[in-house]
Formats: sequence, structure tokens, C-alpha cells
Amino acid sequence: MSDRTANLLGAIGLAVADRIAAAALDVMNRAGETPAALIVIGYGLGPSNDQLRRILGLSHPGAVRLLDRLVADGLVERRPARDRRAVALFLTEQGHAVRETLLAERLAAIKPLLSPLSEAEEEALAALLSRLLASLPSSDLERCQLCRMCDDRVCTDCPIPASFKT
Amino acid sequence: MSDRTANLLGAIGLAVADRIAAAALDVMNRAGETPAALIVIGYGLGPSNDQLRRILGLSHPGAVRLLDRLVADGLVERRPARDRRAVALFLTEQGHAVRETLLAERLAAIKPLLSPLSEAEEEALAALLSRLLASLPSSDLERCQLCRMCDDRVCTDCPIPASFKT
DNA sequence: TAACGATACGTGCGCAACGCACGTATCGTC
DNA sequence: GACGATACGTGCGTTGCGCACGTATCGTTA
Repeated sequence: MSDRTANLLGAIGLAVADRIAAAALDVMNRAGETPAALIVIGYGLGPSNDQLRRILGLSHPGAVRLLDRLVADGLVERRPARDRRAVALFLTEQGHAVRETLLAERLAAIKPLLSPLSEAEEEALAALLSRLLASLPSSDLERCQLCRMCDDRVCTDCPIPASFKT
Repeated sequence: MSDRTANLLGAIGLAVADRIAAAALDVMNRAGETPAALIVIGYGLGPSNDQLRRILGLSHPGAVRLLDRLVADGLVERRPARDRRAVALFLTEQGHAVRETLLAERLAAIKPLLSPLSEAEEEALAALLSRLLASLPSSDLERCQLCRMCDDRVCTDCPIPASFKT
């Protein structure tokens, strides 16, 4: 019977991802991993291009172009890093603002899906999902990949601000 | 507290969609809505280009190129339809085979996520997800969009084979 | 039955997002 | 000081998609 549950989870996952992507496109006018990049950089730890690309699952050149776009949009700054080969990525003021609306719109896009549930049911769902998530990632990098679009204000125990060990 | 649940659902949704997309790319060497097209056409009702594009959420030219790719890959045939302006889309034998592995790999990609749950918990999750899905789509078209990647062998009451009213 | 708007395709063109192959600068180590 | 490893960036091509446009067929109305 796990096939049926897996299929339901697949359908929900697709619906959720569709809504998130649509909201992100609406806010940023950008698609693909670009919105996730804004969120990850927004933790303010000044990640390098390479750390970012690992979290986003992109090739190195892919991440460079992605950053070119974000810089062109005035959302991200490339600053010199300790390691003079690397860059340290930070959001501009405008970048922070866009990130905030991005996170807000993401939650707003997901919330309506929960409306048919009572408060108790919602709690039960949260508990189940939490168990799924907890047992999912086996490495720090995988935890960061998983949480690349998370809202850190409500993502308890979020792995990304904790470390960029990748 | 619904923010926290929404965020958890967002994380799970992203993880699920990532895994489905990766599995589809692995099977078909195609991305975007192309895998979903194969699944929808596979119901065997001979949908038109336009019906398909509505379900996939694409522009009309986008759907034409998508079909060009599927035809070039030998997975889909364009047959003349009753309405001589339209085309009737059907899978080739090879298309059916690819669709089968696509559905199987999709389920195989999602199932591991459920492993931490007991059988009773899985049932509980299925019941909750089922409620979410049931209250989601308000139109026939939305139901088809939602189920565009579903496995009809386990998607009880799947809307797509029922009608292409769009 | 002839005319005409609506519908359904397809095509030329361009864009966004991404990967591969390559070159360059810096780091760490020996 | 030499040299492999690391971290950028760039030229080039591909995939997936949308916009604007033209063409063929359908349904309806004059």
C-alpha cells in the first residue's frame, strides 16, 4: 500500500513545487535555482560561489551566470573574501527586501493547501512531515540542499545558518 | 502556527519534486514538462495539442516544440483527428515502454522518503494528504494539472482518463 | 451558400537557465 | 621556490520556453 501513499506524496509535492516556483517567478521574474540562491545568500554568512553551487546543485559556470543575473538585478554583491581566489556573496539592501517578499509569498502560496485541515490534523501532519524530513539528509550538504528555500524564521533547527561546511 | 506546517510542506514538496525531476531526466533525458506530457498522452485518449498544453500549463508554441521533441525521440505519434485542424496524440510502443519505467522510477524515487514511518503512520499520512488533494482543484482542468505526473494504476479516482474536457 | 470570426496548428525569432571545455589567479604543501 | 589543488571567470552550445505571426479548418450567421 505504500505505492498509494507515495503517489499521493508525489502529487502534493508537484502541487507545492508548482506554487512555490510560480510565486518566485512572480516576485523575482527569475526561475530555476535563482530564487533559492537569494535565500541562501541571505543568511548573511558571505558564502562563496563554490559553496553556493553545491547547495543549489549547479555546475560552477551555472552558478557564475546565476550570480551575474542577481548582480545585474542589483540584489547581490560580490565582495573580496579572505581567500583571495574566492568571492564573498552578500545581499544588497534591495536583495534583502526581495528575499523577504519571496519568503512571504512562498508561505502564502503553500498555506491555502492546508485549509481543509483542522488545527489538530495540521499538527499531526506537521509531526509526520517533520519525521520524514529528519530522517532524510545524511550529510550537512544534503541538509542545506533540502532547506535551500526554507524560511529560517519558521524553519526550526535550520542547518544552513549553522554552517557552510559543505 | 500554520506557518511552520507550511514551511515543512514546502521543504518536503521541494524534495519530492527534485527527486521526481531527477528520475524523469534519468529515464527520458528530457526535462521540464516533457515527462508529464508522456504520462498524459499515455492515457490513450488521443488528446490534441491544445488540450495537452492546457494541462501542462504551456503556451501553444511551447507544446508544439515539446511534441516535436517527443516525436523525434520516437515516443509519440501525431495522428489526424476528427477535427481536421487538430492532431490526435498517441504513444508509440516505445513511448508506452518509457512511460512505464518513468512511472516506476517516479514511485521508486518517492518511496524512500516514507521509510521512517510505520505502517499506521503511513496510513495516517495518506489520509491527510488525500484530504488536501481532494479539496484542492476547483475545476476539471486543475484536477488534470494536479495529476499530470500521477501513476494511474495507483491514483484512485484519477481525473484525467475520465475526461479531457479541459 | 457565401462570408467571417473563432479555433487549432505550425514557424521564425529571441530569451533564460544551464553544462562542457578551457584559461587564469591564488592557496597549501612539499 | 615549485607544483598540484582550488576557486573564479569566459566562449560556446543546448534545452525548454514565450511572443508574434501566418495558415487551415470549423461553426455560425447573413
